[in-house]
Amino acid sequence: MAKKSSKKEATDNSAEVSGKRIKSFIEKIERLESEKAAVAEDIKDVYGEVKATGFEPKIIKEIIKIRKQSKEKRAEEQELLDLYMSAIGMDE
Amino acid sequence: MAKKSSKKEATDNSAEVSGKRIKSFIEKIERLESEKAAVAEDIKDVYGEVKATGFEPKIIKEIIKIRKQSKEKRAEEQELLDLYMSAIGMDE
Amino acid sequence: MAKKSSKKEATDNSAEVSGKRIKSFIEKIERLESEKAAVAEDIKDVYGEVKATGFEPKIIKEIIKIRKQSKEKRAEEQELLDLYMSAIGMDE
Amino acid sequence: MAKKSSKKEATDNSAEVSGKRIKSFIEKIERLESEKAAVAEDIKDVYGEVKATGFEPKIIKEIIKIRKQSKEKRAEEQELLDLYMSAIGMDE
DNA sequence: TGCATATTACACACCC
DNA sequence: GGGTGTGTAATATGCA
Repeated sequence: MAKKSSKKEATDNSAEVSGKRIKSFIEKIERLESEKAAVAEDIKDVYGEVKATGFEPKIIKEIIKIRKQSKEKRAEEQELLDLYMSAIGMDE
Repeated sequence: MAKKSSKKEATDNSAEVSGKRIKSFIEKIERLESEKAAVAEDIKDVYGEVKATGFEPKIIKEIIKIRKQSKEKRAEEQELLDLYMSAIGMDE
Repeated sequence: MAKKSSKKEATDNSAEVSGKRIKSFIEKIERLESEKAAVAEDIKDVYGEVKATGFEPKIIKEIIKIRKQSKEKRAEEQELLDLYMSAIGMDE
Repeated sequence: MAKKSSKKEATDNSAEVSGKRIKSFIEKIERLESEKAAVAEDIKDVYGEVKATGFEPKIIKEIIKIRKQSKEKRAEEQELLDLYMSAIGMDE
């Protein structure tokens, strides 16, 4: 079969294009997910070092949690302030 | 059929008993879940009032969030302290 | 300072009143939210009992889900029925 | 007080060293966690693109899940195969 | 192996 | 009414 009908060809092409885009998205996400997994692995390793050095990972984890909360709390307070400002028309 | 074999009867009974317990658990949970839904509804209603009174629900929500965070942060700090105390053997 | 300007006083009052209403709303919502949390806790406890009794919480959960769907389905069908009835003037 | 007792000094130093190490661990972990969060963000963005292109993120997600499972399955099978091979002395 | 926690998926509510 | 964001439920993982 040397030549497909133009209609058929068009369909094939768009399907093929869609397929390629999907494939590309999937591969991109998979790449990112393996990056993420690698970083998670690194974190685990550091906790391993922590333990090996004689510190309690639990405590380190707790400290990190609190530090994170502090940051989040500050961010929330800023957001509240922004809301107030915008509520009284002072946001621009 | 006036009499079942004792073995069969025993099986029936235990199945029946299990069934009743399961049913009882299910009904209890369903009751609690409708309570929960009712409370959630009440909360929504209050936000409705808030809006009707001319306040911004968003801001109220944000304030509540911050207050909650403060409480949680304090709890976390206490936990960290407990961890420290236990780490140096002063937890009893 | 024996006397405030009436304008100033009015402003203070309305701000104060607003503040009180907001505070009241916030406390009401917080009360409801802790009720909700308490009920959620109760539900968790029941699932704990379920497990302790030797049943699988996952299955109980599934059953409850299905029952809920059935109930919703029946309610929808009833609603549809009511609509039909009213459409042919048989709703009173 | 011109001079600390040597014992006290030693304690100070080790505490200081410990403190530095802990701080270093904490900062390292925090750095890694923000990297992780950044990658997670990137993934979310790609799903945003997927949606914007007209594909269903849910389906893409499903495909990725299946591919992951397949990969894991293949890895397991390979591992099993290696085990067999080694059991019959064909692993070198 | 059971529990606690962290992550992920889902559903509902709000806004445009 | 559709898209977005938030909050909640389910799941997976790591630890004791």
